[in-house]
Amino acid sequence: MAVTSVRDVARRAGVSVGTVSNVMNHPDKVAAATVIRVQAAIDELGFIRNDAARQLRDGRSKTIGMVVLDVRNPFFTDVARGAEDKAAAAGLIVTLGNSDENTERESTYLDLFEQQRVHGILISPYADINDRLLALRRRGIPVVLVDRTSTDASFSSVSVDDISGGALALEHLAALGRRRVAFVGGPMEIRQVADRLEGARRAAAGHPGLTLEIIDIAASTVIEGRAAGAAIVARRPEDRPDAVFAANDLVSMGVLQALMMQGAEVRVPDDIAIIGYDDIDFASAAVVPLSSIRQPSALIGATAVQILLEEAADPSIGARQIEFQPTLVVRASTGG
Amino acid sequence: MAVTSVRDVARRAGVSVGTVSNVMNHPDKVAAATVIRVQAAIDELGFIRNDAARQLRDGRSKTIGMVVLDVRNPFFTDVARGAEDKAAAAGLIVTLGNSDENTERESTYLDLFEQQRVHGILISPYADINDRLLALRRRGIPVVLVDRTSTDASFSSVSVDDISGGALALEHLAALGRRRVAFVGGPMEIRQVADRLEGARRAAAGHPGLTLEIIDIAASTVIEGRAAGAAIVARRPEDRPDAVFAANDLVSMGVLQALMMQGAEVRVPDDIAIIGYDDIDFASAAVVPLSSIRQPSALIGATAVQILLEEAADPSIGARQIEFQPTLVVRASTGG
DNA sequence: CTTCGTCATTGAATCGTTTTAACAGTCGCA
DNA sequence: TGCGACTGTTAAAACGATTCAATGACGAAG
Repeated sequence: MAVTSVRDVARRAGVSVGTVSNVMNHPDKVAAATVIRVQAAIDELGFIRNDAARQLRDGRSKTIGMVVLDVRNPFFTDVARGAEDKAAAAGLIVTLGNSDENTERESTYLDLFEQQRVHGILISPYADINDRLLALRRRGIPVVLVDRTSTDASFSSVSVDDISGGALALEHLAALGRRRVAFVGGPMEIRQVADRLEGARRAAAGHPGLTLEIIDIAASTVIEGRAAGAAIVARRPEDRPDAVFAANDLVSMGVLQALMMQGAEVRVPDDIAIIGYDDIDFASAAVVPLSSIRQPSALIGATAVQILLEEAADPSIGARQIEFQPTLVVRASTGG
Repeated sequence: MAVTSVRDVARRAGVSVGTVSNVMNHPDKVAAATVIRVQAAIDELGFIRNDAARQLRDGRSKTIGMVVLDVRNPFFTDVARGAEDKAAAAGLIVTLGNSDENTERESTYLDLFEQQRVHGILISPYADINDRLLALRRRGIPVVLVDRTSTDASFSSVSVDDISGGALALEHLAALGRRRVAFVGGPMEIRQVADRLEGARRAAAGHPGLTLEIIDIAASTVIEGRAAGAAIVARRPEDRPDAVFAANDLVSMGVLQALMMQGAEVRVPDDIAIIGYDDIDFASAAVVPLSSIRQPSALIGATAVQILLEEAADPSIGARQIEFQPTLVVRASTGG
């Protein structure tokens, strides 16, 4: 009743358990008539394979563990979706863990995945956990960094050139004639944020007379973005920047909302142009459609899984760094 | 090296495997000195329990499977978050599957969860899968419906009274003096959508002279909402509704965006008032903060897990229907 | 000095599946 | 007729943790 095992199926079909197993896994090795008989028994009994037993047998699970910084950010769900699809094609599933930029949660998920003997791990690390990840790999679990490069190239990674992306954004604003740019984002410990700023900095150096102000916020979220936007509005008009480069689209949406709430006093893009990062779906759907730096999110996820599978198949393969180039998407918020 | 089992730990610590297991699961049954010795061996070897083996032994996994209609909708991630927290307190984890309102995906996730012998299943069903769910329960897997009631009360459920919510929204609009209300939402096969409309209908019947127009859309998303909003703007002013009741906040955001894009021609709420449903975070952060019908999302998730655990502990407990009442949240989009 | 009880520990059985070596037929061919 | 090659099937041995009945050691009580 509650439990139906291969043994029950075997008895019903009048064969051995080995044959039942073969019917499910290597039907070519079994006589056609037997396949039919066993299949019938399976259906009649409503037999469902016990995944735990299968995993135990072959040592690893059919799951890929993925840890992201923020599930609320559509960019990460898009990456996850790309990974899911690619994994599904290989008969694997992806379980998603959300570190929420919290060291402890991050570590808990790694523990969990390790106990589950996952096929591999995709992670966008928050804390400095190189040692931990090395230990994982030593135990045979391949690790691929997502949206982040390995400092010492010891892990494979799939990322986007954030420095170049930051430069792209700033060059665009400069080309529009903007001279007082504010970068809104944080915390700076997050590599992506730091790199985007760094790219903007370098590009700014090439434009004499252009100033780059930094508005550091606690998290790159809509709420924090709104607060930063409100602070900008509160300034005297002549003290306001004429352009905002936000660390991601959640922030740019927040900033936009804050500026719009003031009615017509601050116009976007006339008074202040805004450009974000990630090009999430909501960005194009905003009241003033937002310019952004696009990252090929689904492709990032799919590529990461691809590399993971290759490393899982042949652990001797060396680490590879794949870096995509971001592209500029111009919309109304920068006068597109 | 790669594989460290209890056997290795036992040898290292000079005890039997049974004792190692006891140290981990019933430390009170083991002498203090032994605990320390075994613990040391565990640390030295970097031993990690094999979850598959544990599961195999006790028949069920420590996972709760959850299937939602749309992970993109913050309402569902909020519910999931509530479920996760409650589950974590009981030492369980929640894995999230996204049916995307697709019968096949829904079914695939149920297969998967069944193979994993999950502790239980939380589901917001899309297709009519009562039989399938009954089969699951017959095999000992408790099922709790989320945000949906069981037609024949055969399953426990945690939901919100959508009919009453729909009425709440319409009464609010009527009280504001609106007489030409448009309901934007779909598809009608989704129970939540149908119920919200039904509630609005019943309430409308109590207001002679009030008309309720139905704008049926293919999915309750931002994109569809924008299209519907654009269609409204395209009408002659005298043909436009003076209020929109959207099936959820994604739709209301889309409608709002479409109306705002027309510049000052259509004013919200002066010309058209808008009210949504779910009260997701983005709703209050919209350019014109959106009125909404609030559902206690995290509480829904937590309660569902609670019931699930009770049923898992004692399968003879009968099905219970928990229904929360929604509340009206008035903001600027209805002149709050 | 024996007996009983308590406490700590052990060894073996168990969960359900997959794999592998071995076995029994059957066929073709010399 | 006999031999090798092939098919289809089986039984048993894994995988790793947990549990449970059994065992041993050691005092306390009679």
